[in-house]
Amino acid sequence: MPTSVMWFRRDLRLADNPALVAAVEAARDDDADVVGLYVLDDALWSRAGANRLAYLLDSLRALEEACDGRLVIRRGDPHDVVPAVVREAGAREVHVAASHEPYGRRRDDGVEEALGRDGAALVRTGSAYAVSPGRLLTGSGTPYRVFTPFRNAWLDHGWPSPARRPHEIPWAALDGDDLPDGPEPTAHLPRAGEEAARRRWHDFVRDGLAEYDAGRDRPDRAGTSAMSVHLRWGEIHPRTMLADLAAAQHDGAPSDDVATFRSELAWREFHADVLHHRPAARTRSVRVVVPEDSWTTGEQESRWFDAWAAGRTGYPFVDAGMRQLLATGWMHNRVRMVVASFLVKDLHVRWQRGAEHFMAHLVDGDVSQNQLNWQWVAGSGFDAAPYFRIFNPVTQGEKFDPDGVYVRRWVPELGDVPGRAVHQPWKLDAPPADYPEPLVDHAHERRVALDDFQRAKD
DNA sequence: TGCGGGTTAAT
DNA sequence: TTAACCCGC
Repeated sequence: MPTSVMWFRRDLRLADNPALVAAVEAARDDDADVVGLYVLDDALWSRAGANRLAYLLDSLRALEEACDGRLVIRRGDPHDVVPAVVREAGAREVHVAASHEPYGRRRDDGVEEALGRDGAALVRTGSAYAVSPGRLLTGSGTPYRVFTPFRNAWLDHGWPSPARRPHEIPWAALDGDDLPDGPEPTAHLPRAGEEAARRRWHDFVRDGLAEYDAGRDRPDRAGTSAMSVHLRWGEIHPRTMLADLAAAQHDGAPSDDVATFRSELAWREFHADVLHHRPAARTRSVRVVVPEDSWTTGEQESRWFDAWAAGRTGYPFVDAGMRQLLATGWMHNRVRMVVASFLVKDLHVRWQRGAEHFMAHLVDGDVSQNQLNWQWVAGSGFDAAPYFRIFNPVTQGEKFDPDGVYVRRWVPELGDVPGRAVHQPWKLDAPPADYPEPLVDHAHERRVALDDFQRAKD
């Protein structure tokens, strides 16, 4: 008789999580079976773009395999599905496998109530973060609002070492729904699953880590770890990565590069922590920094937004990024900052619209990371970039794509423009006829944005 | 992860 | 004259 349900939520991993492994071991000691459950939430299904869904399905297939083909997949609302599966299995407890969706606490609580009525307990088994969101508080007992003190507390706090995946998990079989046929992806997606995540991570630690500090800002090279998608779908745990970073440093990896990478993981945990304490930040600005009438409206908003989303703003670095997103479901971090700044500060469109577009297309799209990084760029977050820091799409391109390689890769109309001249096609003697003129004048819109910012302070 | 205006120092 | 650097918004 199965007595334990492993409810896999955002974190699909089986290995490395000490609490999850302990729960599996305990079930085995009790001579109990383990039901592995994944609820394919219809709400997610209807909103996500093709590439995102295709990746999720690939990741689920890999998980199914890791569960010896016994993963129970059910479609529907977790509030209904989880209690129903518990009843069928006759389970006493449900382990939420490293869930901890910081913005989903209330939803979990609803499931908890439903489980209580069915005589089963919900047990939080670990977290998808090295330090669970909500755990760290300032000396005065308030949540952290500033990144640097958060990171210091996070480093001081430390985290458990990864555990080893248990052998021979006694999976129980229950009927599940077949995985639906996903939409055809429009992009060449990264390989999904724990094995692929580990391989990518080890390649990066071996070949990329020592260049990380300088290389991560160069979209024309493969300088980032590209681990975001694996972290998002729980195919690797940040604790595993932190342990490997420490080992790499011990083996001689440059400490600056290791520190920078660790700091990026800390940003991820900071954003999850902020959203845990302020779930409203998912849709609302934490601080209002410009007056309500600053935003572009009506037909012009639609036209400008559509040009941005399609990668036809006439600013090559921006357009390259937006087209990379459409083509691959991913965009280089440096370029994400530049395109986001362009939408909010040059086109004066609310960050929420951009965040929604990103969530629909990014295979690594994660609500806490996406919404709060947008708020960081928009200057509306707690520890955000100052509003007057407005990215210049031309100089950013010239600085981080100095030879124009990245632009030419994603904007074929500019394929014949050599070198860095590609960042300002309007200055060419004969600009390519099929590439748009700049949608707006950056210098002008920058002044408009700064005036709006000033008005809010008056 | 900006920019403009100022200072400074090398030429 | 210029570029590197610093400062405040």
